Amino acid sequence: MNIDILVVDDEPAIRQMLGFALEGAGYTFREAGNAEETFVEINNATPDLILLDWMMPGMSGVDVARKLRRDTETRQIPIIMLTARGEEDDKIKGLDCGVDDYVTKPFSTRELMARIKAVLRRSEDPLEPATLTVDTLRLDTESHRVLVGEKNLELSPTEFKLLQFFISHPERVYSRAQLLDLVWGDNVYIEERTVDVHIRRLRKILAPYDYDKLIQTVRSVGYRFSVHE
Amino acid sequence: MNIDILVVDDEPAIRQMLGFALEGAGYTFREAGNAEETFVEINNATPDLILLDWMMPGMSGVDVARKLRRDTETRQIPIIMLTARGEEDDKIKGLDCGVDDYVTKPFSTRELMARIKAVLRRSEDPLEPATLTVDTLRLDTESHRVLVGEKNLELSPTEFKLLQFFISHPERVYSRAQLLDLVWGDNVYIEERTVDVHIRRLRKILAPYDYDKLIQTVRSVGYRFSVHE
DNA sequence: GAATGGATGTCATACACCTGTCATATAAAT
DNA sequence: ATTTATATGACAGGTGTATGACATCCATTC
Repeated sequence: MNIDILVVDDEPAIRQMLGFALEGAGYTFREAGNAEETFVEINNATPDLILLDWMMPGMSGVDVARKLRRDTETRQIPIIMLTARGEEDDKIKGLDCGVDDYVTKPFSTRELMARIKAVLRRSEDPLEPATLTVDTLRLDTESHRVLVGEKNLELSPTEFKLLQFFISHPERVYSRAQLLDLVWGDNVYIEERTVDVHIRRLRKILAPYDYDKLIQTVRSVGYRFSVHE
Repeated sequence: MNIDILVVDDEPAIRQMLGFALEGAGYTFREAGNAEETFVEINNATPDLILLDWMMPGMSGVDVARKLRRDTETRQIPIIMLTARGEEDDKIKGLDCGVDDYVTKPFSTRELMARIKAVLRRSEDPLEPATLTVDTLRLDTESHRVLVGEKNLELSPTEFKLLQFFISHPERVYSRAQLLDLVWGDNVYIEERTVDVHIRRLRKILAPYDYDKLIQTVRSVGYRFSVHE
């Protein structure tokens, strides 16, 4: 969940400023001072987003963007182009190199962060909406509801995620550690016993409809969501 | 099924760039460099959509748009206005002159294509009913009014748009970010928390009629407009 | 041109609800 | 009976929302 942003600008001062702002916003960042370094960095690891300066000595930002867009490997990396005022008049208007957004210097950190957020949001693939069903138990991701017949169940966020995971991965045992990884996400430092508690809470909610037995304990292994027995 | 787009801009380079992008996207395009040519082209054949530059020598884009909107023949042609950044004030006027959308230069072709698609879809769709209703709550898009029974509710512009969006997209959760995109529009960068405040204001207005509960909070996800409980 | 009023974005604070953890009870293996 | 693993209730801090207040920006009016 660590979002990695590559800053490409020939001026170290600007890179530093951007780096500071980005880290403040919780992103990790890498930097490149010219086209070559850029490709090296990208080859190193594909960043989640590139901030690309328009004017650079040698290969300009536009050229870099064009090249990135040509290669299948890098085509889908979101790019935000940084331009200076005055450059926007004639040249930029006519030239488009397929970048996702432009930000004009000088810009406020807030605006830049907002645009980064927006671009990242657009690039992530939308979850396919679905209604998952077991008997009369329905979990609808679109309306984010859980229903038994017409009756609405009140689940907390974690309970919802847990049930969603179970219902879409039935008939298979998961250890507490696996559940923590898959439902809570990697990089969580949580007691395994905590899983028990959430299982308990989920069962309690399902109990009035006898669906608590869908969640089965597999002693010394973990839990399983199963329609049988 | 050949969609015909008329590009109006005084700079040939820009027309060429746009033409290239449009043809790449499967549209056919024609061009006009000034107001006169525009009317000639339109008279020739009614285009499916017009891309109109804001700044042009002589008769400006706004004037062209106004004129097109006045004539019954051309009133329904969708128009997307191309503006330069910094013309913020003018943007609003542009919208007032009946333009369907505007795009700020410099823009990415991706964005432009997305907007063209959106505008075309809107204009083709069987017009959404002018009056949207939930129980005794009525929102009339034409008179721009919201009524409960015979009682008129006073909504600010944003509140109206928000309610309109909700009432036409019920039973589905939207994150704050999505609401910002869909109600406020892309390219608007404001705090997500601001959504809470507008939700609050809208609820406050609906509360006397108990309709505030139509707008439901989905913790850690967003909001949902729902008729159910 | 100053003044008034509405609309809107942002904050600070109050609040409600989650959540992770622990202690203890209970059940299952050995 | 003893050991081991899970179930359960309680609780304190943390997180996400609701809400009121405020500053700004515009448009309108005097």
